[in-house]
Amino acid sequence: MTASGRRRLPPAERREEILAAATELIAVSGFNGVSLGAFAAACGMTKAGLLHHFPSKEHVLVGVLERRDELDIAAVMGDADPAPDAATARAALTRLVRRNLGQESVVKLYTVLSAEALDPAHPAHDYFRRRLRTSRDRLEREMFAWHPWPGGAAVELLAFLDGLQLNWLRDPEIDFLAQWEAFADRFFAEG
Amino acid sequence: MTASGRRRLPPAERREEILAAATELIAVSGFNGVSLGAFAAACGMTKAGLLHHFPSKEHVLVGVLERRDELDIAAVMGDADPAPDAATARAALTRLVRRNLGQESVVKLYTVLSAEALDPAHPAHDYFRRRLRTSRDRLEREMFAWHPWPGGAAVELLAFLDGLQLNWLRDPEIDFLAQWEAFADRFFAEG
DNA sequence: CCTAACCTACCTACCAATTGGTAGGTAACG
DNA sequence: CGTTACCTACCAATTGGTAGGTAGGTTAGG
Repeated sequence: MTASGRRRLPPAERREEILAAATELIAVSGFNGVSLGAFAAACGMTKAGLLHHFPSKEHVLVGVLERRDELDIAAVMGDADPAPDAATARAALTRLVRRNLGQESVVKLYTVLSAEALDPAHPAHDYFRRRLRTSRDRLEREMFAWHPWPGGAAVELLAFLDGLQLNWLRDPEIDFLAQWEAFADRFFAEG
Repeated sequence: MTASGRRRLPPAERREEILAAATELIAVSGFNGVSLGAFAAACGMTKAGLLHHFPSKEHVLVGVLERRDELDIAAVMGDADPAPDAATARAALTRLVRRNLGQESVVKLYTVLSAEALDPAHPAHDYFRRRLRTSRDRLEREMFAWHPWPGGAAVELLAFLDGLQLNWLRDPEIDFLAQWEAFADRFFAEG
């Protein structure tokens, strides 16, 4: 019987499997709350086997973040033209909200991890500082030029979305889309 | 020389000192991110000394949460009458916001910990589920009766405040009060 | 007052479990 | 048959927690 239970995969495939598993686990328990062994076990392998693909636990985290960097707000704005008016901005952001609704585990990952990474000693601290600042800047310049106070609008929008995501994770019965529309009705009202 | 460096305190005083230190530390690094030894060191004592006052690390967490339970939203609403109209509600919530601004470390504690506690395995998970649900219910009943959709309003308000706090911790340059007023101008607009 | 008894806040020393990570061997595939 | 994906076995460091002794403060007996 050659059934040694040992699964050998091409590196790219294995890396992807590991990153997917790590994403789920970190999304639930945070980076500090989960161990290297747990990442490995979720892929049916050992710590040592996993460390053959990623030299350290921290490298797994980096991999997870890089892998989903395109799920950025910037990704939704993409190469689209700057939004010249409220209606266009609302449409673009509603697309973002809808898209996020279909990516629960990644949204959860970012929510949990960005809170944990408030600690300056956290390995993802700098990553989130950079990333969130540039998101805000792009939002301000390219999405809220029509707004009387673009900087404030960008902060308010990100705050509301972050907070709603957090509360939605606490209580999945919250109707995310309905809450968004109610907020947007006032936020994008001109005049 | 009697300078043994050993400080002996009455239990109530020591407990308070420990809880204050633990509050700061958890607020920075989360509960998983900090060790019993760190709590103790912050009070100039040893793990074992600390465990004389709290039987386990988890009991310290419970102590921290109980100690600040009155910083609840409910505390601000307090025994005040239900808010019958938008203006009254806005005034009450503005008081809450101002009060929180002066309690940074405790606000930070709740923000960091409530995110970490999304994990069902976290020792504070149930605490936060209970607490946030009752906050929302009270808000809905006693603060937003005037609103066309009280339940949605409660969710939206808590989401915005949570998110703004999170973003304010990431970037202290955010003008919390100004952001609040901008949000409130629309949120409490009647008609 | 003074000292001896005693309570208890606190410490040193230790423990088992878990952590992230290494060294070197084994087995699957081209 | 060689490359390399993966494993077994180990390591030092850190974790939460325990056992038992030490020292500071209080109080009773003289």
